[in-house]
Amino acid sequence: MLDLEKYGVTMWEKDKILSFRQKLLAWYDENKRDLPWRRSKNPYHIWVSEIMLQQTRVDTVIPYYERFLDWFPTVESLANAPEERLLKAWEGLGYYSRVRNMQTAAQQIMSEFEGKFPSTYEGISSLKGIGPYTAGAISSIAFNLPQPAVDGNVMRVLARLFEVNHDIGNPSNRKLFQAMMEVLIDPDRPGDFNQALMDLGSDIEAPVNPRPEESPVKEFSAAYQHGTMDCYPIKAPKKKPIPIFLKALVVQNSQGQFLLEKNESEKLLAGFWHFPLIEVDEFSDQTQDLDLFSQVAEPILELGPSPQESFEQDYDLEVDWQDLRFEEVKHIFSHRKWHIQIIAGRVTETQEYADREVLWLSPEEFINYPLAKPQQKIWQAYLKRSC
DNA sequence: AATACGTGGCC
DNA sequence: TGGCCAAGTAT
Repeated sequence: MLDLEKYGVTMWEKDKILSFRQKLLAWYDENKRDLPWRRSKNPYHIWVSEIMLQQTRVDTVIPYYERFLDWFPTVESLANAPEERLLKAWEGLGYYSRVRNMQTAAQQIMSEFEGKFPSTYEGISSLKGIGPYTAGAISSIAFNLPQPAVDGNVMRVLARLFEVNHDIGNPSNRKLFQAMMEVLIDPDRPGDFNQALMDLGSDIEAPVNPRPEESPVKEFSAAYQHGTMDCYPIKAPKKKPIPIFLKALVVQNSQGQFLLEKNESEKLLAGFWHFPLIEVDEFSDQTQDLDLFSQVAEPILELGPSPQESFEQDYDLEVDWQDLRFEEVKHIFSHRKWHIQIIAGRVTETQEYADREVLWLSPEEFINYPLAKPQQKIWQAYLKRSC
């Protein structure tokens, strides 16, 4: 067992712990939110909700949750779902490896657990995409096992209760909060205890504009008692997303279909369809002019092939590039900020062969394919200029 | 241990 | 607007 004192945390006496549990659960019984997944004890439902809720707001999740269970009502249906359908179910939610990992886990359940959701912490933890938080949440909520579920809410609430002087953003400090929860958790109602702390942390003890005087456990809170609520939790600022500059090629053929390409990378937006993208060092009005009028301009410097030229080579196409300017599309990921310039054109000649997975799609067909946000923004910006 | 991985809402 | 934040996990 981790020594809390070494982290400067003094745990409460047994009586205070019992009294805290009572106070918190009484508050939860009166104030818990009525959420779709709280009406079910089906571990599959709990699992879906917990994965969706990772780094994602409740209001965002609710419609996705309902539709997901409609499309994939059982573990088996999820295990057998085609990739396009899987990504379409998650389109717009973000962190798409979540749903890929879920399918892998569903296949694990079919092959290693005879199609029945594992009912032990060990078994649950063995599933792809389930880390310590989610394993604790499913164990406690669906199986009534006394396992802590330490998420950002719980760490924030605990940091204020005990004036924890450790960065909650540092993953290595999670074990401290885990150890505290192992002592605090109510073994009779572990699922409710975990959820009560999360509910408290997401509203009354929110990271911004908290209302600490409304907390049912303010008498237990060292930070509240000492007037140091503003100091907790400790959290280092995040790094700024790195700017990336891209040209998006929006190219249509004589039948009004547009060229889309599948992202075969296993990293950012894996498996999604997108307009062909070419990364450039940066934008400048000068390079933009050279791009648009490369036929007539006489560049002073020897530049490499233009994005248009590279594109025509890579995709075996000949394109009549249009002299149109579009609004720059911006999209911020957690770690990158994309700046996208749109270049439009019409193909004059196409080859059968292309060394990529590409598709010519009419706009009406777009909805049948998973398209992430940046591509939707590109399409909107393209339409705006074309109208 | 530090970084990659989405998106939308709020101020 | 830019920065912060949200029921984390994999590598």
